[in-house]
Amino acid sequence: MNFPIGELSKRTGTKVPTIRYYESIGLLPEPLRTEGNQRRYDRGHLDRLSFIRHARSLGFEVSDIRELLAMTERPQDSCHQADSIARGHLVKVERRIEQLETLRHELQRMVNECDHGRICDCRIIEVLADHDHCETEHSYPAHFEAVGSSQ
Amino acid sequence: MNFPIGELSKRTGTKVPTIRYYESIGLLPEPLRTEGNQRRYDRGHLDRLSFIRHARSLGFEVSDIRELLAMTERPQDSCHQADSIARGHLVKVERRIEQLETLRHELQRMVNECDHGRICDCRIIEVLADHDHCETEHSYPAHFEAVGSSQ
DNA sequence: TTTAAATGCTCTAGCCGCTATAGAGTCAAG
DNA sequence: CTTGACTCTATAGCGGCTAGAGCATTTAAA
Repeated sequence: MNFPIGELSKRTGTKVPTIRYYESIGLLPEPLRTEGNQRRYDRGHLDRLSFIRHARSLGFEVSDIRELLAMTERPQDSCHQADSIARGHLVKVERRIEQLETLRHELQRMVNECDHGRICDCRIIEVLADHDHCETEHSYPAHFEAVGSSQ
Repeated sequence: MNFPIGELSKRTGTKVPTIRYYESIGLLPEPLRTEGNQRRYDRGHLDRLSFIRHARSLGFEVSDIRELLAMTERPQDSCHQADSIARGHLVKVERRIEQLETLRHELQRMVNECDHGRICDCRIIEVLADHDHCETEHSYPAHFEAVGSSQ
């Protein structure tokens, strides 16, 4: 019930530098230290880090997680806000999927049309050189971050 | 047929700092300069930048684009390599879609099960706190970068 | 021809969410 | 007491841009 960072790392599947990083950005509270200045964690840290990692693996951004964690500290409040964070994230994931479906479609077309000849006849190069060869827009969307990736 | 960076920016929908960035990483060749040290581009730059932007908008990484551009300089070579870059990218996009479908599924479940009551009863918070509430793994995949996002 | 606006220049730092290294110190088992 | 596994801080790097400061140049109107 009082373990070092390597142990917390193993139990949560989180790399040691990542744990220290979470502490540095205030996501994980500062643990107690030994006389020799080493961190010692308890159950609370383990639970909190599990929460963080799970939320990250579902693609939530750190800012969302920060809010979600703050909510767990006011358990009598309405969960309205948690709901809206989750819904907002779901919408982002759905939009991302749609965008990637479009990309897949264009890529499949490119790859299928390639005759495996020479570069100068290659459909892939040709399509890349001229957007008019595409069926869909897929182009330069406003900032669209990496929804749902992790580690 | 000899235009400044702002013009190239407008014609390709690329921000000025991005153009300079591409030059700095050797993706776009250094253009001629005026006596006052300003860049002046020509058709070749325009075509090359269009190619880059189009490939980026399809989610190709800069390293892929670098190779694809190098190929266009050896037009008699086999397009085998271009094909394999495109196929490899397609596979990444497909894997990414699958992963996001899994996330979507879990997020939908979370959101649907929320009764809009209090935090302490909230299904969203509960699920985040305990991975066992999930149907699927979706967890901590090895590095999975932002396939196909742009700007 | 002067002047002012628009555009350009370089350099540096920041974004996100980590990850990796260097060079030191600490801890627990034998 | 030694060994070896672990931990510490601090700093820099990843990708692919983006933003800003503080100047210089270009262009068009007055």
